[in-house]
Amino acid sequence: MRGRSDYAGFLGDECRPGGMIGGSDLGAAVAGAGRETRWRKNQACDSVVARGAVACVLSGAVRKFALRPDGQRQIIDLMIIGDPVGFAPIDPAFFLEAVLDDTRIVSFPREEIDGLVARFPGLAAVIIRRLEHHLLVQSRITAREKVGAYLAELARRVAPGGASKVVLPITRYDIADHLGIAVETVSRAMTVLCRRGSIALKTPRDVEIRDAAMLSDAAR
Amino acid sequence: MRGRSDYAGFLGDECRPGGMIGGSDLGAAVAGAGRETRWRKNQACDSVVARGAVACVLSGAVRKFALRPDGQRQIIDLMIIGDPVGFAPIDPAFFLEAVLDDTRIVSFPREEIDGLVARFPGLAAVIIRRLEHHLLVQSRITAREKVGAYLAELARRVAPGGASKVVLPITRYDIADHLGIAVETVSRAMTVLCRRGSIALKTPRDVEIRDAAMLSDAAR
DNA sequence: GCCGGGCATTGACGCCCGTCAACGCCGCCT
DNA sequence: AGGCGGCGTTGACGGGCGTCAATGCCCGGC
Repeated sequence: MRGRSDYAGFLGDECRPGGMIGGSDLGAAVAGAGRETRWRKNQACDSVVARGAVACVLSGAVRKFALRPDGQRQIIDLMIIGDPVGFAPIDPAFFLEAVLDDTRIVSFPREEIDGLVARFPGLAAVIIRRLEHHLLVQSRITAREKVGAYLAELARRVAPGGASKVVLPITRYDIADHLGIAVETVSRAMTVLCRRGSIALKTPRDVEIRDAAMLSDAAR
Repeated sequence: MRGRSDYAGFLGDECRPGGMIGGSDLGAAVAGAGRETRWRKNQACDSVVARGAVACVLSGAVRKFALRPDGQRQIIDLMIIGDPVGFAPIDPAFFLEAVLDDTRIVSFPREEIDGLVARFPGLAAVIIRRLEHHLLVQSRITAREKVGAYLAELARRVAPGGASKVVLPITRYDIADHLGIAVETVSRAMTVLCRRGSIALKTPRDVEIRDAAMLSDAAR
């Protein structure tokens, strides 16, 4: 595809040269300050952000998703340690579920938001940047690029230093719904990335990043 | 495509039962309060939100976009009257351009943000909801659905009462880059929507909504 | 007037990916 | 042990859409 604009611009680093998209620093900062709850796998946890409360994932993972009229599930955001949850009043059409067992979430009532924003001025900006980045990944690129970008982002998240080992916290199905592609396509994409040497799979969940640059540019 | 979850849920009204996504009320409220600038077609106006300033579109239209490594342009957001611009510190990899002549933007310096948020508490939430909605439209649906959803949303914006006439403020190319599809696909989609009676085209820019329900469910 | 460029539409073609199907692996349960 | 359900992978097939190409319309400029 080509839009009318054939700019010669370049966006390095997954089109996201900005700061961190979420991060464990936020989690460490707010842990213990609010009310902590624990959830089991696939358990609905919408209540944690009911009435506009703020929350933050301490462990495990949380998916925010919508349901399409045809029953398809679209994952709007997949949040892991340190990621903010539902700063904006959650749209009633969105749902929250814990992805893993022992998912811990620390939440704050609506009244403390002002204080929170004061203490963490970039909170809304972080959420917005996450969404903008996801939008960029979602649109206009092939399935292989989406998977590559997701793995690269995940690796950057869990090991900012550049460690090459990543344990996927979620299933292929969650990745598929997150990226808006079919499960089989996710599987095939990872197979291709393996064959090219961008990544290596010890088990389906243990990913080793062998060539981050090639991974980020999985277009061809 | 089908994820593993075959929920029987239903999301009416374009999967967005929540409140307005931007709106002219915001523009009316803040007009005259800040510094107003005017821009010509395709003129870069990044400076208006430099260093994290807040801004709001008063007339015309503004596109926020990123450039992919291959030179492709991805429009992150298309803002018209009343839409907030760059509440989050704009990522340096994003660009702002006026889409039309006589695009007017009212902007506020960084120092006034706290006061603004106090006066308009939902500002960040509006931006986040816009992005979430766009994400929903972007992912997992066919090109025809994207175009249908975009037209329906636009109609709702410019004439909440349900008026059927919409004058597209932007070209097919902008729509294509916004929805992440090819220009030709946009054109074909609108042709099909015409043939089905969902819309009618007096000129390429003058769209008449003939069947909003059918338009919102352009899947098949 | 004529020309050039932006915009819009339509056709032909090929590929990516969604769908359907089958199979293997692993953990859990009775 | 045997069965079952969730997860992951691979193959075959078809359709949607990106790409290339050609055409027509409208507008602004010399």
